[in-house]
Amino acid sequence: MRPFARSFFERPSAVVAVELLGHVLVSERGRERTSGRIVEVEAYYGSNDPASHAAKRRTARNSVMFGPPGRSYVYFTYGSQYLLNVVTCPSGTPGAVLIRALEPLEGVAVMMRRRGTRERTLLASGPARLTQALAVTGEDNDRDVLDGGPVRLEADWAATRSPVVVTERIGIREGSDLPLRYYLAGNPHVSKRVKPEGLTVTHG
DNA sequence: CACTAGATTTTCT
DNA sequence: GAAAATCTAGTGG
Repeated sequence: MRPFARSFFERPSAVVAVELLGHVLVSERGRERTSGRIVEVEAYYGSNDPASHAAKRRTARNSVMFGPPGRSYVYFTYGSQYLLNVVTCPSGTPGAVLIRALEPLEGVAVMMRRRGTRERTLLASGPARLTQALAVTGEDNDRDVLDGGPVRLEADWAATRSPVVVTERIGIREGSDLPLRYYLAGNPHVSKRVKPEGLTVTHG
């Protein structure tokens, strides 16, 4: 299977977000390997995106978003939760894609133990749930996710993809009118359905 | 099923 | 000092 090129991530966040759906996120912790198919994402930008951490100035926390694409941006929020992003856009231009939900593939038993539930659809159907299921923490911030590290993306170009649903982003105050959340239509592992399903688009 | 509140820490004002 | 790209447990219908 052809791996991801760095240039895949060097594009606008919304493009990378949509095209990332269907590919696989892998975590290796010692002998424990867990993985899941990406079924839900959100795109974030810079100064033109008030909901983004990079909306204002460059700080210690958000500086990863300004750096080279294809790296991880893991941050801590709400007192106890880590959220995982992949950096997008050319170096110098801030951007990231938040991984919001996975369909569990490998290491389901390990995920169940880490998450404390046996319900498959509760293992990784949310940005903080999936980091818990894959044991992703602040230690994984600012790491290459294309080059064989313990947390990495593996391309699956052959994955059959459902149509993509586009909605506004979740859990934000400003910029909530922007249609920058994408998920695979009808997938039970998506974090939250929307009442009238948003606009659906297809891509190849 | 819908809604509420608490957890708990980092960042920015 | 307040808010935050969230989740869980609890209450009540």
